[in-house]
Amino acid sequence: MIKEIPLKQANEPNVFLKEYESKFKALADEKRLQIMYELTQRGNTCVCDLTEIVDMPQSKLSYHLKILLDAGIITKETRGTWSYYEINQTEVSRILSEQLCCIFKPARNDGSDCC
Amino acid sequence: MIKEIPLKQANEPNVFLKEYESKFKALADEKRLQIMYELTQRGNTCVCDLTEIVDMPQSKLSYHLKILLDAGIITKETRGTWSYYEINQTEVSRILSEQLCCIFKPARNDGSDCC
DNA sequence: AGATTAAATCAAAAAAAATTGATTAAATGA
DNA sequence: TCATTTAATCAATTTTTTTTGATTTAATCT
Repeated sequence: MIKEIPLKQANEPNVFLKEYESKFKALADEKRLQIMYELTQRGNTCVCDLTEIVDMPQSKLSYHLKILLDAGIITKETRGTWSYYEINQTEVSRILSEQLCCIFKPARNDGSDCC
Repeated sequence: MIKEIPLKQANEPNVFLKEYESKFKALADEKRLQIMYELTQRGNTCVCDLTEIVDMPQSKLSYHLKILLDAGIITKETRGTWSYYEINQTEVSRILSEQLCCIFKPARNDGSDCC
């Protein structure tokens, strides 16, 4: 029963952990990853187009978009009756490795490819 | 209804997505992140010690360890009646950003700090 | 104003994941 | 051999998440 690190200290990072839990929860769904992929490929996209692209009923898509939005992984902009969603490149980069850039990060504008 | 990218092509990366879904699912739990944190800090650790460290009933810990193991995020080594678990640094680096290294990646042996 | 469209919200049902306590399997030691 | 220890597994329950279809809200258009 060797414990070099005191229990108290070890329990401290729980604040961080709770925050990351919600980020990873948002990422932990194939449909949401697909939405992220499409937003990455297409850039700023209207919900009305996205329902067809990901082939999902409107209320279901809305539910998943909200989860990604609340986690800060995507951003939303409303124009009139339309809502446009975009990937939050900054947040994605904060969480994910370089190796995942081809799938979930927009292509670089300098023409270089990262994987 | 603008769709520059054909639907067929857009649906192709679903194979990748399903794989990442299970990785992120494994990460999407505060208790599992805590287990990962402790394994990162302590290195190779026996389950018998871990139950005290993370303050969890044995069967519960075993359940969460299995999820992390199946996702390839940790590795297991059995010696006699004991099981020792260790963080899989390679896999963690494959998924997570450099910024998350302090929490979920072992400290570098060259003494440099990454965040 | 009245009709139409886009998208969020709601409540109920279904599905998936986590917890619990007990049991099992395998290795160790007296 | 028999008792003990470690850790995985199991089945039942609880909790959480997702899905579904209907409703609501708000903006636009005639």
